[in-house]
Amino acid sequence: MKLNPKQDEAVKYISGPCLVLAGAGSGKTRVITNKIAYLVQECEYQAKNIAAVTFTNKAAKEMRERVLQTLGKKESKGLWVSTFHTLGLEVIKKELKTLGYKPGFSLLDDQDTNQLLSELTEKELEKDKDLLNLLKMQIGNWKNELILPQRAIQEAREPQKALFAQLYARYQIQLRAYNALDFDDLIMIPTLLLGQNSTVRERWQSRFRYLLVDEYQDTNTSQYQLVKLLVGERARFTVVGDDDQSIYSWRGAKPQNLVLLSKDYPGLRLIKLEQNYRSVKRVLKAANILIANNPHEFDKKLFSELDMGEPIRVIATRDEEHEAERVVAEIISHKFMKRTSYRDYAILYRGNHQARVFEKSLMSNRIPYKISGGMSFFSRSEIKDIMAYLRLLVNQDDDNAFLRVVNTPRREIGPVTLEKLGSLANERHIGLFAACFEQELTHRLAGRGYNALMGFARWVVELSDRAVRGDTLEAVKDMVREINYEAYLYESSPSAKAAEMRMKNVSELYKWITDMLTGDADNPPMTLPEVVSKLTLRDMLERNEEEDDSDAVQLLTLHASKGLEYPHVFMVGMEEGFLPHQTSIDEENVEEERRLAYVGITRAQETLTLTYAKNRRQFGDVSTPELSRFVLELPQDDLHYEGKKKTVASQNERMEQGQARVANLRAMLKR
DNA sequence: TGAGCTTCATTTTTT
DNA sequence: ATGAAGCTCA
Repeated sequence: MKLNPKQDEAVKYISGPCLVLAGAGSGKTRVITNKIAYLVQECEYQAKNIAAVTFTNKAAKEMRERVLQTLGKKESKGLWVSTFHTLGLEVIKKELKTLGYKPGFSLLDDQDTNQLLSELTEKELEKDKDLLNLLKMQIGNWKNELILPQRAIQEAREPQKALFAQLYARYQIQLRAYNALDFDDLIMIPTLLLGQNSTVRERWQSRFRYLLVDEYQDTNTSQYQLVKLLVGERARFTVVGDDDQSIYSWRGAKPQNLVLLSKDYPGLRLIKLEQNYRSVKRVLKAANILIANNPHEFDKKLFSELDMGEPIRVIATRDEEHEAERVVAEIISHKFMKRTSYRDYAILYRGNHQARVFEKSLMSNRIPYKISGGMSFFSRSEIKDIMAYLRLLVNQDDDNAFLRVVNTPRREIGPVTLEKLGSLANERHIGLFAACFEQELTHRLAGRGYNALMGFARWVVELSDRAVRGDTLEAVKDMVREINYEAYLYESSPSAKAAEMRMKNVSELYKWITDMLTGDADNPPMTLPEVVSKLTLRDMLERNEEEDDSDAVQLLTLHASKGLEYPHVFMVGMEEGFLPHQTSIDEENVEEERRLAYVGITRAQETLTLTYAKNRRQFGDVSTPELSRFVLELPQDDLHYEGKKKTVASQNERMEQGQARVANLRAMLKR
């Protein structure tokens, strides 16, 4: 398919900074991939001097595949396509010396971070999960704003913030001691480094001579700065975004960065992609009218050359069970009449808990479905265990990993032994693992504990030596075998079946690890540290293609639906307090909720159905929610109401009628 | 260490 | 209502 004029302009404008405002379904990925191809084929850029950055691994993978399709393997060789975090990791890896980290540093995920923080606060916060989360969020915010502990301490006003700032300082020191980084560090540290060190900055600026960024409205301050520093004075870059699809401000995204960009780069070329290739005219009209209720920095109006499409249905149901049954019934009959597939249908909701009723209903009707979210593979305890072992092999300063692993499976190394080991490590300012080899330890520990601990420590040393020396695959293999993990799982799981499941996960992980260590035609073998960080970043890329050929109805949150499309979309729970979520109403942040609704609507290709329940059991008792204001904001002529219509509009009508009657009575009385 | 009890919340999530 | 997660007592 040929590019439309706007897309073509976006592809061919390469002489300066470029902002592409790409509406939903306007072919932004096409623009990015074609632009990369254009740079290589027509503009004498080498692929290795181009970087494309995304937020998720999924998006990076998709982009890489599409570039490969247009450019071919040879011409795209060396092209850098990754998430922000993987890019940051690359910078850190290459600048280790300057930064003063040791090779083989660990990456801590969210859970590890929590654990570390609760240790730092002497477990004071362990029970107070809210406070712990608040602390973690605050630290994350500081890092996203590129504020180091020192400045955080200076600027803290309220006592709580001052305390948090102190903890932030200690947290960063602890991370250093562990030779570890958290996810936010992967952005903050390279950004600060590039800002301070002009040699390093120039090195990276000449490595990446053209930069493309996807989903720009989701960038936070540190990511914005990172991009700015990477492109430097030359400012050869293209960023693609849509302020109307900014739905992540609650985790630090600054859609204002789109505006900031035109201030930072006065020569910025702004290109709007307004033709939508996804949705039917009516859906688009509804989306446009809805989002027009939000204030805008950039005016943008999507249009479509597809059919008008059917009216948007608004279905009232008795309660949430009826809602679920109704939606499922609609899917069944629609599929039967139109001969579609299950995968053509998506049910979108605001909160994960809403999925349950729909699952139940789908299940009892024996309809295959796929649900997004839930416990992720990598937060399962068996996976975390194995990952901790690997981390310890790679980085013996990682006390976090040490503690997780030292007595799992049981090695008779109890809290008393660890307590003593810990205090020795503290006195000497060394890690727990290093403390195992202190002479002093023999005096402090009883024979049994000491022997158990030494047995473990020596075992780790031996394995890690082998892994470093190049016998990595065998070392990992032996490790998994020697810890007898399977036996441990059967012992500690509530049922044999659960143990089996968990062992299956472990085998899966093990298979990935061996594949990555071995390499294949397209991928060179990786070192163990590389494997560990890749796995922590969930960046498995080409491997492990979970090709989804299953034909199933899709259940997902509105957030998770961004970037996806379905022929037939059901948005359920269209109620005040639910779609504009109550907390957002209270915090007067309805605009982001409206964008969320906008994202949902623009997922639909052909038909869109909105449902709501007139009674909803919530928190134990029954409430009678009102139809979402967003439905009332849609063009009413394009809606088709079904079920007993009890909208706010009709309530208003009734009220007006009532008032009129009262007025009449008054008038009569006067006479 | 574990079954059974109480308590508790109940938006969105990636890396 | 409901389910998860922590907690207690044996």
